[in-house]
Amino acid sequence: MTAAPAHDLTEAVLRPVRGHHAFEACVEQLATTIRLGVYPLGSTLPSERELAARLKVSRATLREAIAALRQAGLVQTRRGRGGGTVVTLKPRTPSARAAARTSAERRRDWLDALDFRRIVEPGAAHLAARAQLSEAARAQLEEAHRAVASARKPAQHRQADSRFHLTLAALTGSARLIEAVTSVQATLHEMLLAIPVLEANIAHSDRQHAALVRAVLAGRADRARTVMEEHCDDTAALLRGLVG
Amino acid sequence: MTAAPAHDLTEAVLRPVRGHHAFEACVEQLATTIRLGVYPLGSTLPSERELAARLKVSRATLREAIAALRQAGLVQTRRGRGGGTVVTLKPRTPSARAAARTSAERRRDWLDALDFRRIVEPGAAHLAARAQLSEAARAQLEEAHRAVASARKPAQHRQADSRFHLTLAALTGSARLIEAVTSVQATLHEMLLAIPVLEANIAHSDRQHAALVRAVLAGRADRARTVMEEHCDDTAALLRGLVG
DNA sequence: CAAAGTTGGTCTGAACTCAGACCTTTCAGC
DNA sequence: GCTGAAAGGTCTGAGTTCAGACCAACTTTG
Repeated sequence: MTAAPAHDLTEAVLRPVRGHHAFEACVEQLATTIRLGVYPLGSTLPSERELAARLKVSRATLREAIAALRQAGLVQTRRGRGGGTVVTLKPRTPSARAAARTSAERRRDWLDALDFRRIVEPGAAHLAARAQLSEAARAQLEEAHRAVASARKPAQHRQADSRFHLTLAALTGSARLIEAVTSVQATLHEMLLAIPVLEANIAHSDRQHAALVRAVLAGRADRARTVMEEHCDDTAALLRGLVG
Repeated sequence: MTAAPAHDLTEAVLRPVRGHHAFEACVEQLATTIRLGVYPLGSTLPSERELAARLKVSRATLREAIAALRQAGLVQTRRGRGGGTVVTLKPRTPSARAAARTSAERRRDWLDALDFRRIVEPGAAHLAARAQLSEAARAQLEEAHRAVASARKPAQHRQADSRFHLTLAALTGSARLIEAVTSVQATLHEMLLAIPVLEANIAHSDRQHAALVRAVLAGRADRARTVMEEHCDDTAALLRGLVG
């Protein structure tokens, strides 16, 4: 009955209606897509016309974004039929870099991503395990797992790991969930580039992936969620010390 | 090692970089904020200059959005000191309306929202229960619960319910989580306007709210999550039948 | 080898968005 | 009553974004 606005809520709810300009958003999304390995080294992006339609952006704007990627060395472009924009970025080898130079706001966002991740990724695992997965879907998950388990170099492992998590989210078929996991993985990727990777961490992570795949394929939803929660917790513990 | 893009992933990941124009996005966000009861009937919105800053939008664009709201009868505007934009929308009484006239795409989005909700809201409950809640925060949650429990008319109950769920999310302090819950609640609100409300449903829902508040305040995270899951499941069962 | 088709490259005019300055109205406080 | 402050109302010029048409390069196919 109060005529006063719900004070603290308004602060939380009235968020920027959109982050940046369309051009910047395109650069960011495409760069993320490439860095997470959705388009691996050597693969060709969709044509400009199709990409523009997918991103709901004019071709002019999209082209500016691609030009920026080209300048940054992530892609190369060839004209003519059979041409297109090809990914040339070699996945960066993770290494200890200036994590100290991150702003306070960035740190808040990083910690926020860890909290959010612990909700959405276990949720995705739970949902995927409950779903009726087609044969193709099951194979896709196993393939993604195989890729991450067999990756040798840290940089490849990093990309394969992102793709594994994205694949799992994609299995749920939920657009919102996929977007949430993508956003979280992008931030995670950023953080992981700033720390040294230990063999032991990777081995541990791989065991969790394997358990996760088993649980999902067996339809054991609660088990899948628990495993993913532990997986998130372990990664988070590693990262929190860094940015804490 | 494959040079082909992760086919099904790209479909899922390359989403529109932003939904609509800034103007439309403002209208939508403000209308949602008002309809969900963050700004109740009779309350005054922040000044145009402040709102524009919050939404990261120019004042010109914001003013267009407000003009649209005014035209739609949601708000009224008075000039001069002490003036401002006041909410005039009386919360709509939920009623059975043309749920049949919804497009296939909209239905997909509705069902998606229900799935996503079952992940993020229980996650929010879990996180809130684990957090060290300040006295103010605890009081805020209890107040929001009291409001929803004591609401008499269905329309008021609907708004209070939204605010309760948003308040819980706000307690976690996670920007991404708050945004997720806001988005989900907005869609839910839309759906609930299309179905008749039963007294029994409301009573049942209120019991779940009470159990939820107890669990959160007691720091019983798993319990809080379970209760919220049941709450989401019950609402979803009600709605799924409708949108088939 | 020529034609057709697909792709990136370029240009244009309209619409949208922005930042900021300035005006007008209204109320609170002296 | 003045006066100042706070709010909405108005205007302008620059920057961004858009849709669409058209050009140029290159490959595939007949």
